[in-house]
Amino acid sequence: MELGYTASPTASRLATGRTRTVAVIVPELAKWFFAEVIAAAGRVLAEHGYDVLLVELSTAELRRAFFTGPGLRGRADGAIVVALQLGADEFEALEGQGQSVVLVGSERQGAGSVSVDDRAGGRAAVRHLVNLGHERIAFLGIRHEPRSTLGGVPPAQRLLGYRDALAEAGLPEDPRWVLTAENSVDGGAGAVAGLLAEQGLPTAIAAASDELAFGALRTLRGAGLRVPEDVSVVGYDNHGLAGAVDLTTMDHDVSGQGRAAAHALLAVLGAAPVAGPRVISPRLVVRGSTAPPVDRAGSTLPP
Amino acid sequence: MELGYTASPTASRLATGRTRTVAVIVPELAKWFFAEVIAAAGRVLAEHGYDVLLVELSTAELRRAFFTGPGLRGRADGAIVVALQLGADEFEALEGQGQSVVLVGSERQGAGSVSVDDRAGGRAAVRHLVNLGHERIAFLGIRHEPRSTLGGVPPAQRLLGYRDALAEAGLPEDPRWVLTAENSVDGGAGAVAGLLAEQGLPTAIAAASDELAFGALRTLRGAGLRVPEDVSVVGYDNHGLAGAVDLTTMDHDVSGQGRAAAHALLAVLGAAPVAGPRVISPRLVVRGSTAPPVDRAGSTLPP
DNA sequence: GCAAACTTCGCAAGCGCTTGCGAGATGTGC
DNA sequence: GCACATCTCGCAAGCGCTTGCGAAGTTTGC
Repeated sequence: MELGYTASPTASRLATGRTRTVAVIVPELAKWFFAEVIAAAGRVLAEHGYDVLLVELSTAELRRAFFTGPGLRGRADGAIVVALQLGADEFEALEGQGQSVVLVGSERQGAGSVSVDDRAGGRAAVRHLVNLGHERIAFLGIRHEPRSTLGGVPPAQRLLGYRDALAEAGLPEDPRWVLTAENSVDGGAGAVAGLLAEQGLPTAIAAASDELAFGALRTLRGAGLRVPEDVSVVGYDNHGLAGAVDLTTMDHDVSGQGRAAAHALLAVLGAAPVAGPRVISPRLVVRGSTAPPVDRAGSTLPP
Repeated sequence: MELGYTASPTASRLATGRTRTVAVIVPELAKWFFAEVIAAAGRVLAEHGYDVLLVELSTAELRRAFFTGPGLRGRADGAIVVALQLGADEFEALEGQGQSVVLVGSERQGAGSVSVDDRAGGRAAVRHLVNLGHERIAFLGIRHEPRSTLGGVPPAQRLLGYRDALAEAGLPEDPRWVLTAENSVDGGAGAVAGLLAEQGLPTAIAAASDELAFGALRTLRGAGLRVPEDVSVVGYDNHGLAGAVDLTTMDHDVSGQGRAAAHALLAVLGAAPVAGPRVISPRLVVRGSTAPPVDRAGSTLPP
């Protein structure tokens, strides 16, 4: 006999107090990075019989309401928090809602986490440019909008890496060549446009994200400049479309981050001890947007 | 007195039989289109107090298991099905699981739906090329992989639109210029590479998706061809990064589709009658990847 | 072969809500 | 002022599971 019987999840939840659901909390769903993390985490969770509940905290109001209100209470057993830099009160609120939490892109004592060594990543990206012989290298960083819910510290790490690489190479840092922009194509395009107009041209640009780099490429090409002949550009993320525009970039195994976070949370939910923070080392992916600098006369400078 | 009291959702679900949750079912989460639809629908649903449960049916096995097993029974009140072309059995299975369903990208008698007039869209894209004076226009369509869960009919509509536009302009259709590829950057790149190698060059390419178009651009530029001077390219989707590569494309209001689907489902859940299918008319977005053809001698042909 | 220990099984209580029903309270009409 | 209709409110039943407890059945040891 075949028994097509299935227990009612709701009744089971009531009786056990466990929902077999985990929430994935992101500041913004429709961005490549978040979609990728969610997809990767979701697959692992689904394999283990967990439902995934999507929570997008895209505005400050939503964020406040989420942490001060009932939030996840009774809806999920645990949460994967991606990219949000939680305040201590927020973190405690989440635990107060009965959630086990795992962080992606931030760390906190006593919580599982997976993050990236962005300082090393930034340094590797810039070192790649230095190794190619570049000496005038601009940095295009991420500026958080006031309304943003990211509250992001980590991109600052990439800037530190930039400085590390410069110092390492004995290159001076020119503050006018450290730009910031909203993390979007338009942000990157605008910042580089400003650079072209005012600061003269570096031979290379290190962007703190691929989206910024895409914008940089657009502006450079729109101005008739060739990449990499006139300007090299290196991004950060290894975005799904980085290959499409032949962008050299730093890969930080985004889906691996999602999978690792899911496994960490499953472990905690399975009453395993909290594993230490897991940190991922980014890896340089060389494509066609970087090359040795060419001086005005057209000759290649020595590395 | 402030009452921080909140009812237990689980108990409430058990008692009422309603979960205040809706599932969003997609074949693949980490693609721009799906992420965008989910985000837009999710916002509307969240505003109305619904939780969103993510279901990714990325393989044929998952798909079968989902529809033959318990699926959503007891987990959600309704489902938004994006892009999957459901068989009658699958649709009924979903209803048998107690779900109200709304379709995105397909239609079915008795169900709410939002879809796109892809034939008109395809025709508009190609007509744009025709109007610019192109006469040798290739079509780059989507081929579904055997393992795909899309089972997609709709992209075929875009091909019909291509034929419409050609016929309308009195242009012959050359079957060698109708290509298909997996819907990805690499797919598009590969197909166009084949085109360059074998069929000679059309003056324009109409792609059935922006991802395919991105691939086409990569191959063309990699081969030293200029876009739009040597070849015009028009995409389809108005992908978030289409602007970054200056791609002319068809916009079909992707987030609008998500919002409309959410509203339709909310209406049904609120016991409103099923609204008729909603169909969206795509809109041409002209950017820099299309221009009049230039003949070998460099002069512009008359339109 | 019988007492003690162990195993299996079924049953009832309870998880925290919703909801319908009846008791009590309030209001109306002649 | 009394009978009747109306309203409000509190209480208990029940949603469909899980789980612990006790009864029944089974095994072991001397």
